[in-house]
Parts: sequence; C-alpha cells; structure tokens
Amino acid sequence: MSLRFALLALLTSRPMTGYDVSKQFSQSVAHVWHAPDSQIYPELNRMERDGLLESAVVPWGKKGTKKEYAVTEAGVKAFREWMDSPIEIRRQREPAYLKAAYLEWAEPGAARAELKQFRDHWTEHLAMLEATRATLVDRSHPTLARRLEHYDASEWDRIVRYKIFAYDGLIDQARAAITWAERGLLLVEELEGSPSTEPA
Amino acid sequence: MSLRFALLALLTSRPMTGYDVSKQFSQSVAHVWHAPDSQIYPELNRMERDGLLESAVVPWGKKGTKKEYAVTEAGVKAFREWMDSPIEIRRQREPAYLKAAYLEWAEPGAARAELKQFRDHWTEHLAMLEATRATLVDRSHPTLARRLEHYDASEWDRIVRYKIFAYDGLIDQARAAITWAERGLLLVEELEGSPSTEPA
DNA sequence: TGCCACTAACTATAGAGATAGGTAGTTTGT
DNA sequence: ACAAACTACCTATCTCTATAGTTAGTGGCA
Repeated sequence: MSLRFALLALLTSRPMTGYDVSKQFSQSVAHVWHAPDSQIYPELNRMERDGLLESAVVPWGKKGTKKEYAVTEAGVKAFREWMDSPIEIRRQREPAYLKAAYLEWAEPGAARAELKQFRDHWTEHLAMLEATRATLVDRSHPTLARRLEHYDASEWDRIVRYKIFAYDGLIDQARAAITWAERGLLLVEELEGSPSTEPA
Repeated sequence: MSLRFALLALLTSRPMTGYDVSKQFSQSVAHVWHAPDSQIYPELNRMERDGLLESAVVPWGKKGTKKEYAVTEAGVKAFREWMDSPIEIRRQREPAYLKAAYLEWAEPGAARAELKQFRDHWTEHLAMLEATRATLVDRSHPTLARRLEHYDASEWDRIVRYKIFAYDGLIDQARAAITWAERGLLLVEELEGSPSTEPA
C-alpha cells in the first residue's frame, strides 16, 4: 500500500496531473519508491474514488483536456496517519545476494561480469543520488522548492534536513553495495585464477 | 522468478520434502530470499511439471507418506544457466526511506518510535546474520555440511567463502541501516525538541 | 485414552507489481 | 505541410506476494 502514500507525499507539494506524477516519480520519489505509470494511473483513480484526492479538468491546447489531482483534507489525514503508523518491514529479496551465495556454480567469467554489472549499476545510482542530494542542500530541487512555498521560512531547514537524511540512507546503501561488489571481484580473482573444477 | 532458483539452490544440497524446504528456508536461504510455504508448495509442483525436479513418495509412519524432491539434470542445467545470466536489478521500494523523506509530517513521538523499531529490527536481523555467518566459518551449518559432502575437500574453502561473502554483504547492509536509524534518532531529537508546528 | 505440538501438504483469495501494449491530442522544427 | 517527439491517459495480462485458512497423519506424554 505504500504506492498510495508515495503519491500522496508527492501531491502534497502541489496539484498535478497523472502525467506530471509519473514524470516526477522518475526524478524524485522514485529514488525512494519506484512505480511505472501503469500502476500510477489506476491508483490515482482509486484514491479519488476513496476521497483522498479530488480532480479538476483543465483545458490543454485547443481541444485537449487534462485532469489535475489535488490532495483533499481526507487525503492529508490519511497521509498523517500513515506517517504515524509503524513501518512495514520488508523481507529480504535480493537476487544479487542469492547468487553470491552460490557463486561456485557460476563460470568465473560470468561471475566477474555479474559483479561488475552490479557494481556499475550502483555506481550510476549513487551518482544520481548524490546529484539529487546536492539539489536538496542548495534547495534548487524543483519539487522541494514548490513544497517549501506552503511553509514558513523558519520550517525550511527542518523539512530539507529530513529529505537529506533519507538520501543519506540511500547513499550509504549504495556505497555498501559498491564496496561489497568490489570485494567480490577480488574474491573471484583469488579463487578462480585457474579453470574451475566441477562438483562430483 | 528467483524463487525457483532459490529452491534449486537449496535442493542441490540434498533431496527434501516441501516441508523440509519450507523449514530450511527460514533458517538459511531466507536470509537471502524469503518465501512463505504457500509459495513454496505450488512452485515445487510447477518445477516438477517443468522437469527441473523429480519426486519420490516415501513412507512416513504407519499410513503417512511424503514426497521428496530431487533436482534433475535439467534442473542443474537451469540453475547453472541462471547463475551465468545477468542479475536482475531490483527497483528501490523501501517504505522506511519513503517515510524518512517526509518526517516533517509525523508526530515527533511517532517518528522516534518508528526509527527505533527500524533500528531494533535490523539489530535483531544482524545478530541472526552474524550467528549464521559463524556457523559457516566453522562449517557447522547443517545445510552447508550436507552440501560439502558432494565435493572434494579441496573445493570446500572456495564454496564456503562464497557463502560467507554473501553474508558479509547482508551484514554490511544491516549495519548501514542501524547506523542510519541512529543518525535519524539524533536528528529528530535536534529538530523536534519543542512541539512541532503545522504547515500553513 | 485424550490431548497437543509437530509434520506434511496444500488451497483460496486478494492485492501488488512488471511488461507490454493502445489511443489521441500538442508542440516544435523543417 | 508533415514528421517526430512529447503530453496525456489508459488497458490487458501475467506473475509475484501476502495472508489466512484447510485437512490429515505422527509421536509423546499425562
């Protein structure tokens, strides 16, 4: 059910169309919670049906229209309630660690390639996270800027520091993943120097 | 599709009944890939249908029987192929980081409680991981011991070190999560010393 | 003999999520 | 005038996961 609250979180910064939401998602909230637009549109509909959002049809060009969603009071209440409720703990489900545990079954070349792929993915991801973190620190992040408009300047520091805190957590994770993959590469070099032997 | 390969991984150590698998899962592979038995039983059936496993009905007590699954050659082949294929990258989907980014909406008390809950969950999890890691290092881990029987003693070190490597990654993750939660608790103390003010 | 915890093996159902499409209007550049 | 890219909004389908049951035999002990 977190998708619903990720959407509420985003829409508290300003009203948006489904399209806006799906674009914003890939730039900001997605670092924290990813969703494709095939999930976003139906969920927005359901949230409107449940009274958490209200929509206004606004003209777009000559003939076109678009639907802009705004969070209702009930939506704000639901979001606050979720914020105050215990977090759901996610179960471990990460193919990389599963594979790592059985690396004796892999071709040395494949093992190396996979560890590199994993490291490179996280390196890229880390760069994105650090770039976004920087836009939070200097407050140039567009969604953040829109969000701060609703608040008194005395609150800004508090709000921004929570966002940075979230990114710091993600950055730590990414760094840990990269370090781990690099250790893995060294391990494969050490153990698979000669052609691998097969189990009996 | 990783469940299928997690099951294959486990069953390469020795043939097992569905019940064994679901028990073993919670003790070993589950640290790396969690699944409830309502997923395990149907998946084992499908794997048998697909020829990756073969089952033998063995008597149990006076009237009872049980079904023991063993990996077929096709199963070994499928497992090896999966091991050599690129890892699927999981999208970020972690409610804790989502919440952290919007902590200005939470009651200070609730924010503290959640961060503590998160930290305590990971602390517990870390203890379990470290305990399991220790049984790998001294080779007292039962599933590992059964697995090593299929291999020449010269291979043991290699196999064990990959398992330890996987656990090291999980341990790093757990430690990072705990450190992050503790930083969060300090942050909440710093920012929420006085009663929180509401957005305009 | 009766009870209880455990072993064994599921089923049913709903919701979440991934992948892959489709349709129609708008804006921009050539 | 036309194409290409972008905005807007979905739908369909399949698989994956979570939660909560069900049914039946086993082994021990009070």
